[in-house]
Amino acid sequence: MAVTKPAGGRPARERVHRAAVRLFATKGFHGTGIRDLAKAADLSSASLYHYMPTKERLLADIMRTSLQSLLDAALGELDGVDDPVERLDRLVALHVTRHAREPMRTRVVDNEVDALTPASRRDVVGIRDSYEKLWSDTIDDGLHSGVFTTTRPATTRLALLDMCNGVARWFSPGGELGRSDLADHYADLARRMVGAPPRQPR
Amino acid sequence: MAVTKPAGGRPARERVHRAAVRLFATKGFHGTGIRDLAKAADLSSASLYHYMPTKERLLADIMRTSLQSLLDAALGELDGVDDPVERLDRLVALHVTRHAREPMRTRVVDNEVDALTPASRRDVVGIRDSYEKLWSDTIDDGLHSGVFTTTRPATTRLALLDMCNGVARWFSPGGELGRSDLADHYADLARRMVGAPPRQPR
DNA sequence: ACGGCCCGATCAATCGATCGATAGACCAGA
DNA sequence: TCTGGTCTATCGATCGATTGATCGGGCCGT
Repeated sequence: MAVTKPAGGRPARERVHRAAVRLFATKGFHGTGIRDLAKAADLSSASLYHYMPTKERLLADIMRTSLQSLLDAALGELDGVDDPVERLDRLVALHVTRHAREPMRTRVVDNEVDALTPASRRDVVGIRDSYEKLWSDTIDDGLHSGVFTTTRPATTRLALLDMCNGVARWFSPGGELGRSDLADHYADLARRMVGAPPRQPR
Repeated sequence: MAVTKPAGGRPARERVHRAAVRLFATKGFHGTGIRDLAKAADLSSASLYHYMPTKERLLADIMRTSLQSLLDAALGELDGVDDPVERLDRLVALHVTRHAREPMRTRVVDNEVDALTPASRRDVVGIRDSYEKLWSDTIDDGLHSGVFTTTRPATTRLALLDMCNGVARWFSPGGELGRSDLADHYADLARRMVGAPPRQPR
């Protein structure tokens, strides 16, 4: 009596979002039809439109909230932390952990930017730029204070971000490497790349 | 009299391939219609099929030949080179230079793998695996001979490849950084990541 | 009897792909 | 030099299927 239908257990709106993330990540935005989406969310394709104005807006919402939450988390993580090395450690750990915990969502954010309409794209890219500026500033700080040694900080930042983004492409939760070990290892790699001293020189 | 039509200058088959690479890279495989493709190649959508059996096979051909040429070039580059540090330098330089010279083609190879049919995918992934094995073997060699110091070589290899792949996402030929400077910088980064000594300790 | 959910049916548009046909280049035999 | 045949390249028209999206109406708890 509590449940009227053996639907999906979760509320429909959540099912739609989850299904969209999964399908957009695996088949791409243009490769996913609304009928695929409806089937995966256990709804009719008509009912789908009670939970989204448009397929493109659904994508934009997913990307926008996902990126905003990453930016918020990063701001919280860096709050009050001044040491550039510590800041870099935290940025890498947060970024890698997120990408490992939600590889699907991240893949959508990273790969489907140009499926957005110009208006949506402006919003999304704006948030992404704010986030990446945290990395730029951190690297610049480290250089100015002398703890980082790297020529071409702009290129190094891009290399760092690409390296960390890649995690979402191959990480599998069942693998031999846990999320926190992964984050540690990537923090080490990042320190090496910018020329910062290693964690435990022991 | 020499030219019967003011078509595209280049032979039609080449126009089709170039247009496909450009469109698949910017709008994605599923985001590109054969009418878009026909317009970009200055042909009718019917004539298109004189130069490709199928849209998917066109994609598969592009990816297969592109990857095969990268693998061949890498084998040539490594031929007779035993020192793991030198091998890593060459792998990184080749990879980065290619990604900078043909970012479109590379983006297609890196992003459209799951638009392929299972049969095509097997071929493509097979070549890619052979190529990546060159990286694995190089890293293992460096570890065994003691010139590399890195825990988790498998993860480090993935980080290296993701970092180098990223170049195709942002490199622009008109930028401040030339291709060979870029390759040098990435080789430095790679050495740092695996713990190899820097190039010119001066 | 009203409002939140939900659906079958269907829309116009576009999809990838195929059709028969045309125009020109090239060659063989008369 | 003409003629007929073959081959390649190209096209407009169109195929059935699928696309994203809409509409009117039904169910059900309140």
